[in-house]
Amino acid sequence: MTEPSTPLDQQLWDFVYGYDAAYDRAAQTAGLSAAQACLLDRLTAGTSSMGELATALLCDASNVTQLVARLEARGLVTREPDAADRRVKRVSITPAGRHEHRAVRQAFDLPAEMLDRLSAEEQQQLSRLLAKMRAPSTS
Amino acid sequence: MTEPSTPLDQQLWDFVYGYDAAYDRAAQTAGLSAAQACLLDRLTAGTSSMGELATALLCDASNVTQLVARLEARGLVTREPDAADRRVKRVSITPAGRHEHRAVRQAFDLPAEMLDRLSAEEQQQLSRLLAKMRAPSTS
DNA sequence: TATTGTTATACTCTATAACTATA
DNA sequence: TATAGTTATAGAGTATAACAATA
Repeated sequence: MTEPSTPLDQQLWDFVYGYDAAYDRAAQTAGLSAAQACLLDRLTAGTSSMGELATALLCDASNVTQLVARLEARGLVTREPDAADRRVKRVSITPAGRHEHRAVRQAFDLPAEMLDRLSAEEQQQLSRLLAKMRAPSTS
Repeated sequence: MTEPSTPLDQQLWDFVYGYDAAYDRAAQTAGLSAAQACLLDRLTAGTSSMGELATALLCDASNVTQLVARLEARGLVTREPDAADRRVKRVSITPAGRHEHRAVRQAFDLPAEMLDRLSAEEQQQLSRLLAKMRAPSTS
């Protein structure tokens, strides 16, 4: 595809741009960066090792060390050696961390606002289109 | 909306996450950060003042000064005082800058890949849904 | 010897506050 | 006095390379 830029391309760009900006603002209302909020979000499903976080966040392990260190200093996460393999650190979210995470969730109202503009049928349509775009070419 | 997270919410998140990551990678192939690539993209439509760039990029003017300084040092943009109002600086993209910008465009193949999985009719559907989500509530 | 995580370092992004030049 | 942009500074995100601890 060598075409410079179709209107639909631009629509996608604008959508992502707005979504990102809204998430940044939401995180800031809780005094968090977007990266910190993402990390907390990951931990709401359960504990992770540092390496698992690095994989999930698509970044280097040394970066996770710093992110976790800052969150730990604020009491939002804990970091404890794994009993089975003491090289591994288990990172968990604290009650205070869950509180901040909830604040971000509440402040991040853009997706809800957007989806409220669609009927139930349109939401199903959108879901189908997103799934199809996401599918591997050979599906 | 106090519901924790619907599947469609998650689909939107994943879509944006993948789009962002792909853009970062595309910019990196040209040795640029995402912010630098965005700035170059803005300039392809014509020159901008520093203030216009700050507005477009949703960031502080002092940030634009640094972004432009780095791009200028690499010969990708020029910065010249406006003839009419010498407080204003006009920033322009150079041929070398256009070359790097094209490289990013080519490397950023995710949108094209995704849209190729949709029929023309589905693309129209998607365009309509995006427009509707974007519209102000009173439209 | 291989793996997990940390430390040291460096660069970029970003904002705030103080400043310069121009209007 | 008000505006456009810069400079100084500081904190955060990010990666690479070297390292320590554990397996």
